[in-house]
Amino acid sequence: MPELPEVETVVRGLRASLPGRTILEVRLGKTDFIDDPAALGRHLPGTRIAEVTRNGKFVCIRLESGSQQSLQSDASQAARASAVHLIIHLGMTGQLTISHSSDSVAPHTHCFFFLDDGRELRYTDIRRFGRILLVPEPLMAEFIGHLGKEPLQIGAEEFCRGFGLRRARVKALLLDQSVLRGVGNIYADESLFRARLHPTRIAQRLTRKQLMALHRAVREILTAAIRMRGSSISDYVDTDGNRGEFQHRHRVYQREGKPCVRCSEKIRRVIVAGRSSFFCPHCQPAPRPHGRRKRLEPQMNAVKH
DNA sequence: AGCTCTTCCTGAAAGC
DNA sequence: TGCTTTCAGGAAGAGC
Repeated sequence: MPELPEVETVVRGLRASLPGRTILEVRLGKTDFIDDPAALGRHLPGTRIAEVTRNGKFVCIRLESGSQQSLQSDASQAARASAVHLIIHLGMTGQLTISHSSDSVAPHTHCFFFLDDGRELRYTDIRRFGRILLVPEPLMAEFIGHLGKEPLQIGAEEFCRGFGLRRARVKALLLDQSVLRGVGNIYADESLFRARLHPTRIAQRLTRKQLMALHRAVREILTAAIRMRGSSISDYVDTDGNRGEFQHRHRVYQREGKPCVRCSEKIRRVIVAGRSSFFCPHCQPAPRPHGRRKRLEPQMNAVKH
C-alpha cells in the first residue's frame, strides 16, 4: 500500500517524464473516487505540466494554462496564480503509470491523461480507495495546511514537543496525517520496532530519550525505504510498473508468529487504531497496565500546565 | 481529546 | 470442486 516512500518513488518517476508535457485529453472510466470528474475534462486539456511534487501521501501535479507563455516575470507570475493542481492520493491500490498507447490497459484503469508526446499517464485502482481532485493555486496553501509535518523535515525538538503533549497511543499518532504526513501502517510498525516502543504506549508517557529514538527511527526507516523504492506487498508498483524492494527488510510488518530478528521471540499482532499492528513482545515491552500506580512516582517527562 | 464503529471497494484466502 | 463468507485497510464521519 502506498505510503510516503512509495509515493516518493512514484513522484520521482513522474518527474522524469512529465514536466513540460501538455495534457491533450482526459478520458475517464469509473469516477466515484474523483471529487469533481467533470472538472477534469473542463480544466486539464491544454494545460502544461509545470512540476510534480509530493505532500505526505499526495501526488501533486502543478498545471499551468499552456497558451501564452512568456519569459517576462509578470506573465509567469500570472501563470502561477492561475495554475491548478491535480492532486492524486493512491489509497490502498492506486497506481500511476506512464504508458504508450499501444501498451495493454490493466484492469481497473479509470483515468487516462493523454500527453503531447504520444504517451499517457494512467491511473489504475482496484479498490478505488484513492482520490483525485483539482485544487486551484490560491487554495493550495490551505489544502496543504490541513496536513501535519513532513516526517523527513520535522526536527527532533518539534517532534518531541508535538508527541509529548498528546495522550493518544503512539501508533495512532504516527498514522494521523494531521500530525505527520505520509506515515502509514507499514512504516509506523517498522519505526516502532526500530525505536523499541510498543504501539499502545501513550505518547505523553514516553521519555524524551524514547521520543528522540522514535523521531530518528521514523527518519531512518523512511529514508531506507525510499532508497529501496518502497515496499510492494500486493499491488504497489512504480511509474514503470516495477515493484519495490523494501518488503524484504520488514522486521515486524506481516510477520506474525515468525521469530524476531533481534531476539527470536515470536512477533505478535494486536489491533491499534483499527489497524493490525505487529510488534515483538520482548523488544517492545507493553506499557504497564496503569490505573493504580504507586502515588506520585516521579515522571521524567511529565508536562506541567 | 481520543476511542470505536461504519462506510467505501475488490480480491485473496479461509470455511464449508 | 465450487460456492459463500470473511477480511484487509486509508480516510472521513458519527457517536460516545
